[in-house]
Amino acid sequence: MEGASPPPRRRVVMEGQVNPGRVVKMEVTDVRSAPARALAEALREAAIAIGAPDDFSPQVERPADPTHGDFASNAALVLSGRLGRPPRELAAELAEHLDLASTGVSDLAIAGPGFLNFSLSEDVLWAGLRSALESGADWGRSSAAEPLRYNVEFVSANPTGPLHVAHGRGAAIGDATAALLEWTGHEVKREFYVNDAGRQIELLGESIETRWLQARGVDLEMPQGGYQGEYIRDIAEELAGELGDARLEALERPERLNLLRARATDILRAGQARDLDAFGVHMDHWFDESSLFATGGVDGLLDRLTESGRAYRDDGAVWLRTTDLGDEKDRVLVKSDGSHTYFVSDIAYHLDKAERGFQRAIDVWGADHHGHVPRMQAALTALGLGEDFLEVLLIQLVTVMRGGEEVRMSKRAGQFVSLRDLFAETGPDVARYFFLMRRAEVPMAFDLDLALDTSDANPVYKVQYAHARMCSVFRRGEVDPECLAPTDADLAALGPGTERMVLTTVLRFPERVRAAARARAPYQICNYLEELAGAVNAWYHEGNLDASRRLLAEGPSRPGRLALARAVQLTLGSGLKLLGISAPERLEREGE
RNA sequence: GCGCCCGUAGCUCAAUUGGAUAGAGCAUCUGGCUUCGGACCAGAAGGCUGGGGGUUCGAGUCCCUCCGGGCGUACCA
Repeated sequence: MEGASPPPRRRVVMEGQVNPGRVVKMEVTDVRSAPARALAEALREAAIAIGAPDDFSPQVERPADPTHGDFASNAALVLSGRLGRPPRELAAELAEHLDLASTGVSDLAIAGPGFLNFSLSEDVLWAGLRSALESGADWGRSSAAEPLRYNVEFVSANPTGPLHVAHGRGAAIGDATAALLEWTGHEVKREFYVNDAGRQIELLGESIETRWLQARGVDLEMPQGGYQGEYIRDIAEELAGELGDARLEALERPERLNLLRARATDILRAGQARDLDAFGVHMDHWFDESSLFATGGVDGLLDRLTESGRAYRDDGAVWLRTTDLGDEKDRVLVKSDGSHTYFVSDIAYHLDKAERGFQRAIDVWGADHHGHVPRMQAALTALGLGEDFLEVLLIQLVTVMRGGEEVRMSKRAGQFVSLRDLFAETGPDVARYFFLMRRAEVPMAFDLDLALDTSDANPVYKVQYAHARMCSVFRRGEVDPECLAPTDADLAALGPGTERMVLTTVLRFPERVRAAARARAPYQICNYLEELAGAVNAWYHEGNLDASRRLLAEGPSRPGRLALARAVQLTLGSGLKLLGISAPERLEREGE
């Protein structure tokens, strides 16, 4: 940001530092990029020249405040402790000894308590922009130093009812986390674990049967813990119609329950699959818990645990010695009635993931399951999986708010708001974005009033509008955005103010994707897109004050501006795609 | 009781993982603008980062402690 920044700045003369003609797919603003690495090495040499120990390796960081430049180093601050001298004095000496030739950095300044701030030369920025344009739809993707095979398991709702809003949050975060890993060079499969065994499923069958009998005049109570939702009656009637009352009545009770349970499960999971599909989430694999029993996975696991002395029988149940692993009490694997707990299936399931060749498993769970995490970790490490094999993302609750009040009831579903009802109102784009824009570990209030607002007070539209504006510019100017080939002279005509801000923001996209992937934090992409959209809107509206600065205005800056607009379009489009949200080329105005 | 998560502007949230004067968006106030899509722009105001202590060049961030909120603490999942 030349001109705007108050700190004194020493101009450093540079010669032949870059070779702009041959740079392809180059990133320049990342702290791992070639300019940053060269800068770190130059800093090290300068530090040693002024008396730093040989093992001193200075860090190059990105300043939080963009007006501080493209890179910063705290070398003088760190050295001050080791050399016992004031940091600003050391910073000045470092600057004297620093050889910036061949680093791609053209300016440095000493600021604050002793930071060294650096600005990239324009040649390097132009090369970065050109590389973004050449990357096209791949802009934002990068390769991994160590590519891994990930299994991301999410939603995994019991097939006992429709998906509700909390599942939606898990679906959006799981799907976007998977995408982040893909975009950073990993191999990813999305998986849904179907708890189609165990007590909850039995209860489902009993609940259906109860509703069926009640509708035929039998005076009967719902079983303890039975499913109360209205959808149970609907399914009971659907099955009665399909199978026939007479046939159901003729069956022995266990057979009848089996039949009702199996058919109801099919209907409910098909409904879940349909909802996820409409929500834009596509699973690679639906894994049935029951298959673990069919293939003997659970029995094999129990044998292994018993032989190794980790499991034992007591009180008619089989227990796992989790106290050896730091748990406060041992946990039951097989109940005294012979049925299995979900704990044992879960262990077998995760071993199965490892056996299928996955190197990492990321599970997205509701935060109310957090107590289960240490036990699972302990059990898996005890069975020989690495401590970093399983990673659990805990998703906090969602409350839907309308007019300042919590929305509780849904006509059909019972005590919760169904995911389908929610995005029937907001559309899947808005619902997904809202679920993604908050950190997973914070309980979120889903503000329906804001979600239904189509102005750019609504962050989804703010980002989508900025994208649509760029598309609109190309349409109006009859410019093919894919055929832009700006020269250095074109780009040098870009202004130092807002345009430089937009440019450096765009160039940081790939590293922001990597940071979000490392943190398993899709919300960081939302923050980034809103930041970029804000900068873009400010840039765009400069044309309202000064017609010569419109994107399409004729003149020497036009090719550079259009190239920048193309990079913005690519970045916003890619970012939205990464989050699973559409990037419309035009948005209808209200009332049109 | 114990464990996990959270506490930042009036509200909803950031702060690039220990950096510089803690930033955005709503809402409020002031002043602009016949439009490449005005669904706009510029500016102002707003803070003891829940309280206290510690670690170091430097803490919203790490450690200890207290306060407040949520969740968990099953032979449920």
